[in-house]
Amino acid sequence: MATLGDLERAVMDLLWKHQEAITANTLRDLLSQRTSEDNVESRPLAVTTVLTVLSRLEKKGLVERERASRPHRYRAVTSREEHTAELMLEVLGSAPDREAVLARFIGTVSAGEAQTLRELLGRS
Amino acid sequence: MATLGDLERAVMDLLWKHQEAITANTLRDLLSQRTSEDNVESRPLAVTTVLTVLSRLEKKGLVERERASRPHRYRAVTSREEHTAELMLEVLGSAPDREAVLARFIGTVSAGEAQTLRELLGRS
DNA sequence: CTTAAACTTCTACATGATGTAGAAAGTGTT
DNA sequence: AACACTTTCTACATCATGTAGAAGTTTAAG
Repeated sequence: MATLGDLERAVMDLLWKHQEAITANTLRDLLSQRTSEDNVESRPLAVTTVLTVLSRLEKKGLVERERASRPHRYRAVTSREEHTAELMLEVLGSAPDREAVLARFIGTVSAGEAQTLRELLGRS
Repeated sequence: MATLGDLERAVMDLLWKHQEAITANTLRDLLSQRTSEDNVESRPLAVTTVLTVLSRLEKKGLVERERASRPHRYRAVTSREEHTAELMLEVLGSAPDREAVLARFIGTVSAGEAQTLRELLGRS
């Protein structure tokens, strides 16, 4: 229940970037500009496509919409950091070897991040 | 490229549990016993099914096989902890807000684990 | 209030991943 | 050579996702 497709991901990234709730049309426009170096010019998405994706994201609990405003406005339910942290937790899982996994994990973060983590954890 | 299906997952769990490389047949037998409370009795998987899954896992780089021994023997390429830690890294991503994500993440682990983390990180 | 424009929901299809396994091909053994 | 066992090919069902037209609903004019 965790992984998002490319388009879903792109939509979430945009929603996370906007604190305000935005409409499907706005999203479609923003998505059009997102033509990375690789992508060689492709006609913009249909609004219905964006709407479909938004519905699916809503069903997944990642997005909520303001049905009140006429063109519905959508916003991310949780912040990007929150969502990512949750995902990490989900991956970490409830196995009995959580600490072993954490040990490996810690070994991979950069020195700077390790320092940040120390500060976050406070002195023992 | 991260998520595994249920069967793939079950196979990996078994391979991770066995330090020694094992055959597809052995795996099929082990998988048969894994009839959780919910699962109401279902005929065991065909060996070819297990082999197919193993091939896919091999292609994904999670499994390697000893082609030497006649019934090929399979083993996990990395340990479970290593794999999970890698997945967590992948989820954490290379975004600029890594630290923010880590902060959230740290906030969720248990006190005991936080202590473990402090020890792993060493004194500042 | 009647319509057309705008918006939302339904329905649909293509593609790729995964579960599942029979058919076909390969290999080692008497 | 013929058989038993193993591996590889081929195949299909299902589900998630990308994509969007068709149909239904709501709003804004006129």
